[in-house]
Amino acid sequence: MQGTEYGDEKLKQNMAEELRTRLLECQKEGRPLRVYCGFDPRKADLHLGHTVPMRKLRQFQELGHDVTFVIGNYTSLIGDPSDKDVLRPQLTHEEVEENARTYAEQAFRILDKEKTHIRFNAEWLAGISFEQLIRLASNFTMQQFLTRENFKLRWEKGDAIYLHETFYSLMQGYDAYALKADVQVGGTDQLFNIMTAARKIMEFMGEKPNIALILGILPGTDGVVKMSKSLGNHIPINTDANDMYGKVMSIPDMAMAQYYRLVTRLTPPQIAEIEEGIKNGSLHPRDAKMRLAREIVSAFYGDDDAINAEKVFIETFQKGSIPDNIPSFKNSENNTIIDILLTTGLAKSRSEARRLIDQKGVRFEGKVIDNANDVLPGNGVLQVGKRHFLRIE
RNA sequence: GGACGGUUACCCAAGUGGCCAACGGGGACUGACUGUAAAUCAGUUGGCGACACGCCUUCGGAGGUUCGAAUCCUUCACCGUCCA
Repeated sequence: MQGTEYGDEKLKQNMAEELRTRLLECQKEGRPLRVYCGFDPRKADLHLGHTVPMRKLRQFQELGHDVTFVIGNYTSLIGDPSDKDVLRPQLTHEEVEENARTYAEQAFRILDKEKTHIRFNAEWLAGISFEQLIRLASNFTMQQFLTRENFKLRWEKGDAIYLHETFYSLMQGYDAYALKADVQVGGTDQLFNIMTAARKIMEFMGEKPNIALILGILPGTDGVVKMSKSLGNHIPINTDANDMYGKVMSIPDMAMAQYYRLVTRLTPPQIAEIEEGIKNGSLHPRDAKMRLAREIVSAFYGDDDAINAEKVFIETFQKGSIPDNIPSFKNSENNTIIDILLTTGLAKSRSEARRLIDQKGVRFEGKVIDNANDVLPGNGVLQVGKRHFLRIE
């Protein structure tokens, strides 16, 4: 139950107890636990936040349990309203299929491909009749939905709450039933979907309700709000080692604890040791974060790349030298600095380029440029802000 | 079907005839400080610019009134709330 977060001690105890019992039952039946987690391919890219439940699944795999990775190609048509206080746009089948394509592939950076079942929930949801829907829906009251925080908020604001948004929970609940799941993994935003919807539907359909394994939510690079691509605070999985390392370093210190718990392989005692070190001053928070970054990068790219990413980071940012791989630009004589910034995309407009120069944000060979209409004296490295470099040739 | 209300820059949101390229907040960007931190502080955030309180394009779409409109009128589109 490490890394779990139920927001209610009693619930956590109940779930832990139920899990123990279920494990024993399974042992008697001579089968592993059926564990699953669903992912909605509403965006094409997975990010670190998605890997939190995946890691949990991986742990189950390593213990010999039966893991299913559900791609919510049908649920994605609605979009989970759980973590949003506004309506999510509906996607088309085509958009969802397109996103789903790369999903599994990215997931296998965490999960063991050989031991993972991949299922698409359209498989069982697409064929549900209206009659079945009526039966499922009759297990729930409007009040149950309206007292959920996110709907309640919208209700009070006088914002629209569409009927179809309530279907999402039913659909997810039906997933659990279709898979005859013993355990369902999800973030705290899934508490309602798992605890209320899935368990109720499973019981209604004559199955044993699945056990909710609720995990903490990984904050984004701002350290506060849930990681999400649409908020721009995400760390994508599909990025290179250097970028990933840098992005982890940019999280605020206060978020380190969550990151250590949710996205590293360190054990609780190891994490406790690090936290104690920071507290008593024997470990510099920066070094703790560097270790965190190394851990995370190595999980995706291996130790060699992680160590290399750290070197690059130290060189570039701590020592302020210029990175190795920077784009180059073939300059011609009559290009002013503004022209260069514009054509290379370092500035979106001439005005923006001027602004950057006015604000002393543009340097050539380390010297601040103060006249926008200057022509560069020769070859060298042009730097915009802290992170953008261009080799002028 | 009836009665209201809304649509403003990346997002939220003020503005109800001229001082509006448009208050404020968020985000983003630049600089200072730093641990590429975070927090904080300062600045910037439509385009073009000989950098001038100049010009051009913006306030859902189209048309109109006016010397002058985001603001008034007509019309179209979309959205919401309430009543039934």
